[in-house]
Amino acid sequence: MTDRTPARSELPSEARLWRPSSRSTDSARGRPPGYSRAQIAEAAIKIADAEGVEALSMRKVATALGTGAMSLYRYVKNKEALCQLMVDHMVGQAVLPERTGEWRTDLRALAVAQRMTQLAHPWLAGIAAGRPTMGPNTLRMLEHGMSILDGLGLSLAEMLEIYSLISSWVNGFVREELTEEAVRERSGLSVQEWRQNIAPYIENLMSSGDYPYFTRIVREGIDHDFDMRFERGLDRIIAGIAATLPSR
Amino acid sequence: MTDRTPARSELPSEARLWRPSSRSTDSARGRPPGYSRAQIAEAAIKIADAEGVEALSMRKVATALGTGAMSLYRYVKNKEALCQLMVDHMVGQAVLPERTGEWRTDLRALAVAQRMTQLAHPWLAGIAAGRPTMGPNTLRMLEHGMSILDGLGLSLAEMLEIYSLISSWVNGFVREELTEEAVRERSGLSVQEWRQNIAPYIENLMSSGDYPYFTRIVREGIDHDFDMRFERGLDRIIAGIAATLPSR
DNA sequence: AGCTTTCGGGTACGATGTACGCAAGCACCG
DNA sequence: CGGTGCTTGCGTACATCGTACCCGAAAGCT
Repeated sequence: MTDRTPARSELPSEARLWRPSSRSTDSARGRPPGYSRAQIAEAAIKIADAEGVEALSMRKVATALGTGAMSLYRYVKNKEALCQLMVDHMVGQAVLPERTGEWRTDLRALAVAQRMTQLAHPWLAGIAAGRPTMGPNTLRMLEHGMSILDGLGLSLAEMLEIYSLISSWVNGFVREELTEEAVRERSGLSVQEWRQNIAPYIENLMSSGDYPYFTRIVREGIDHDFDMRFERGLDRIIAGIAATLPSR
Repeated sequence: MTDRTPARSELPSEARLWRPSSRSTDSARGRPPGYSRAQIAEAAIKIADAEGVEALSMRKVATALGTGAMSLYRYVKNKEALCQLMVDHMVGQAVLPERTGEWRTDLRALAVAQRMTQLAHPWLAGIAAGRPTMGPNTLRMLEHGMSILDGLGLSLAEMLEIYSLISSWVNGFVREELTEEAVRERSGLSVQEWRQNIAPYIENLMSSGDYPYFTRIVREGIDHDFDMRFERGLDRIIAGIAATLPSR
């Protein structure tokens, strides 16, 4: 009859989500969990890789693990939290490139690594948008980036600014890249067929005379070589960073 | 009994979607449509603005128009197409800044305008991702950007590269910005409460010793002034473009 | 052994996107 | 003017989704 306060004060979701164990308390009492959050994240990732994010559902993840849908809710608060788990798990897989000590080289390598991860798992970018995911692995990435920029005479705030300048651009770039790729896959057609399909529409636009640059782009057959565009974009951004660096 | 081919060959979805009229054929026969695609787009946009994208549903848009859910499918193939419509309608609203003739100024203005549009309609970025949306208004934006870069001694391909460099960065930047904002709204707490809420988790990370830069960032109280970061990022990117410009 | 605490997962509900089909409205041909 | 054939309007129906609720099973602790 004593009015005991609850055994543990409620932890905010952030803290709960990233606890090393999935157990809801620290005590070892009660039935032990049958799965780990890493297992769950992996199962979800496998599904997203194979069938796309839009096919990812709690039920599918559960049956992939050989359990019922509702069991997952012992490990994550909701689907949103599952997604955060997936993101951080992914970021954790990323192999951080070795540092050479030359900041340009190292920034390049970091950007390339970030792009590669996102290309290998096209759903990543879409899922990471809209959620902050301050998981341990995401932070590890930040630490790596910051350490590259250390010693260039920048303030901490400036270092952070530059790190996020690069990250933002990589994210934006890859998004464009994936979009281009997605539209072709979604249509289920080959590139050839797809081109053929929209040809009349393009013709129509061009002959309207309202889009002279677009017309030239199409006519001169400028195609999107994303690899090259990425390198050249990186060139420009790094040049910009160098230009605004305090003189040494 | 004659094996007539269908009156009109099936148009690819792109061409159908952007036809000026919503009618499914050019003929004036049959019952005239009761709505316009612009009307539908506006209704959908109003809902997304008021309740967020996740609350956007075909049924809601329909009842906002005073009609049944399935009627919408006479105007758009599916929800995906409705979203494309919304995006292009939005882009069409954007007021393109006047050109001054100084490319740096004009590029800046374009970037600022793009950011403002996305901030005013937070759902825009999320919806535009994953779909190419080559609507008339999107192309108008492209034309504007290209015209700014014309006459700097760049090839068409280079101009396009630079245009998309800026766009990509703006997209990436705004995404980060909106994410930060969204997490606070979603939690339903004030900034103060939210900070308090994750404090123990942050403490925990910092005391682990694994994240020295993160720790300094928190301790020095570096906050994200997005307006300033945007300006400074723009500085760096434009500096980078200038640095790789052919000497004049 | 019994008590306490935790996990497992079935059932059920409300919401969503949309396939299907039929009724209603309008233009044109006879 | 009345039919004919096209078009749009939209109710019904279904599969699928996230997840609230609940209770039985399983595992320490005393």
